[in-house]
Amino acid sequence: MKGATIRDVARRAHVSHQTVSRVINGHESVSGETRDRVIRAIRELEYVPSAVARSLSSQRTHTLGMVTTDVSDHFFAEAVAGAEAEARKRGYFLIIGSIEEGSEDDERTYLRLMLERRVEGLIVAVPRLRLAEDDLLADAVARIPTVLVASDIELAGADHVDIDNRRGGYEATAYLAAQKHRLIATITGPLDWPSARARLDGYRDALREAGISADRSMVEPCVDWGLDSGRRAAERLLESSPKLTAVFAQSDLLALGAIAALRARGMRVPEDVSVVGFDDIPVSSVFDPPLTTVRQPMREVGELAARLIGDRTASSRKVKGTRHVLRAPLVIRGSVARLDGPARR
Amino acid sequence: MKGATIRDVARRAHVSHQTVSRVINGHESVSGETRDRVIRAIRELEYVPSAVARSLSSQRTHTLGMVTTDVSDHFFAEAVAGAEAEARKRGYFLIIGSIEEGSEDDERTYLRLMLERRVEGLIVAVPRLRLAEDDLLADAVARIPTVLVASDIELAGADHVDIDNRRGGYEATAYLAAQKHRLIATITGPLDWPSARARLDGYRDALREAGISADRSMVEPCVDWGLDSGRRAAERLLESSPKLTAVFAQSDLLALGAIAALRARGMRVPEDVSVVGFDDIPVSSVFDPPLTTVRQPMREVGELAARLIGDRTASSRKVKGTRHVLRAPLVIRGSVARLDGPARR
DNA sequence: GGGCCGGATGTGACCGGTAACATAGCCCTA
DNA sequence: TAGGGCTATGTTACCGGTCACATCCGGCCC
Repeated sequence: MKGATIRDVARRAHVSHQTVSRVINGHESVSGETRDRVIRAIRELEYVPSAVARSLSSQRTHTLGMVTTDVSDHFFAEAVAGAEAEARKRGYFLIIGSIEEGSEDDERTYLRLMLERRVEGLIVAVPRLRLAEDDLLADAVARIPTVLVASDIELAGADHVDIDNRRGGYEATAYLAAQKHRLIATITGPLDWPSARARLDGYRDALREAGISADRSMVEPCVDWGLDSGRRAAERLLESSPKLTAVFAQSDLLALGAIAALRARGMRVPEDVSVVGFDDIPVSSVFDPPLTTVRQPMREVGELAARLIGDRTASSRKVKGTRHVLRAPLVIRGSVARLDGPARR
Repeated sequence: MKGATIRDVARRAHVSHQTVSRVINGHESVSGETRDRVIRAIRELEYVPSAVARSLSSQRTHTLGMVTTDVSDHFFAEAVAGAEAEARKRGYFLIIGSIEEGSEDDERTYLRLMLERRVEGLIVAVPRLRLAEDDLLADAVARIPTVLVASDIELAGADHVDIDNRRGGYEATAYLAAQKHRLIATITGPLDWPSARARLDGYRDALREAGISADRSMVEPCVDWGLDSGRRAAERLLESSPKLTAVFAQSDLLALGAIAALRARGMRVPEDVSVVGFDDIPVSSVFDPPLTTVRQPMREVGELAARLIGDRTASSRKVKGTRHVLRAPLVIRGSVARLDGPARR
């Protein structure tokens, strides 16, 4: 029972293994009586066909590989969930490689292992990709459909999926400017993340458009996207620019951390300082005040990535790589106040 | 270049395929000169060994399967991350099957597909498992090491990993009682989740111990674990028990939703009503007030599950199933006030 | 100098499926 | 009644590795 093979079943049902194969795959022309006998034998032997053998023989694995930054990050988890759902809808399994911060050669290892496993498509969602000019990634692209998520690497032949960070950053900042804010600071994520740089660009775009001169001291970069970083960044900002009236934080956690720091200094949000975040994590809507933020559709990013791969495998190869950018819309809630007239706290 | 096989490499290096295999696997006794030639051939042909063929031949897949409730749920994502990290440390890949709410026969499908893929271990993290008495799961257990996460199904031969929900619920409630609260309500998750029932049991344990009679109207079950449910549950509770002074919510999101509802009614937290949550999601610590909650070590749950499987495959089979329960410690922050004397709002 | 030993390498079977082709029996038609 | 075309089924090779075993060869020992 443990290792029944197709030939064991065949023997038991007094047919050839090929007939068993036909029954399993619902193929044409097997007489009803034979089919019944085979099915009974399968059940009696508790036969489970081997996808491994099938893959070897058919040269199809029905597997997609996804390499991501740590999945415990909510947004990458969303992307994985989206990719998994879409993959399954198309009959694929997803194997994941989640990269811990700090380890050296992980992307290479994973990429290699996935190629060995003959994945039929590859989703690489590692913002701080270190293998830009690496031959391994180019090699992967040459072999199988590959989608780069949230990466600014230009790789001929690969598809790219990202959200429109620059526009998101622009809209957040422009909204603050439209509420008459002039002293608008920003707390950024780590600037080696392309998304952080793009959001910063959007912030600058909006300032320029509003005729506000960009002040270096109003930009406070962080080493990660977390709460504590937001808190500390806000403290530094208050130190250097005590008169600021608005903050655009590049993640909701940064924003919430900043709000905590502001409150610790006795400032009210949004009455004294307005805050806009980025992400729209679930708690943002019930926070007090409800956080105005830019929504990242990460699940859709994952879905789209998987869909692109599916389409590629289905159709002809060798399509040129395409770039897909998803809107990240501003969600207006209650953490921004209108600054009317020359009001000051 | 696309599909170079071990024999192609052998031909190019003027050796037998077996010698190539030896080089790849770092086996004994290959002369330095031969090894170099083989390695050069591998590089020239861009040969990537096929894990599929290797698996078929060696009867090892180095793959673990994990079936979970939707990974976009933060806590399951944590568990996946933990399992993945631990699996990789032991040289395994993780393939995941994330079940969408609502679909009918998904667990069965996934289980079956994973068996077909000859996973060497199975982690099932589906609280509302519908295939309790199902032969398929029993079948899986008979074939490969299986770990059930957060499930109350008793399955001979399978290992179980869970957090101590009952004790967590007890500690949360006992803490409220120790702060002199007597009218302690609870907002529960869906009661078809074993964890929800266990937390409720813990709540009742604590009430009994404190000599507080359990009042049915103080228990408000929800259909999910989300914010809105918490909000609505709190509204219902205030309707039926306007004098309550404390609420134990079975998830942080439920707690935050409840706090939002309380505030909407003009009540302060913790001055008028104390609230304890469960989970310790990242924002809980910066919430205003910082949420007192019970921390769920889900990442460790995932790690432990993977470790148990690794140990099983390494050692002998047929060990009896073990049950591992991880402590969920109470994290005291600022959302609970001491009720001294006959204070009333 | 014959025999033994161990390192280096090759040969062929096998893992468990699928695919292409072969074959056998049957009905139908010219 | 031979030949064509089906249907139902079997035969054999093949996918790309690993494994067990065979072989070859040089050195060493008695």
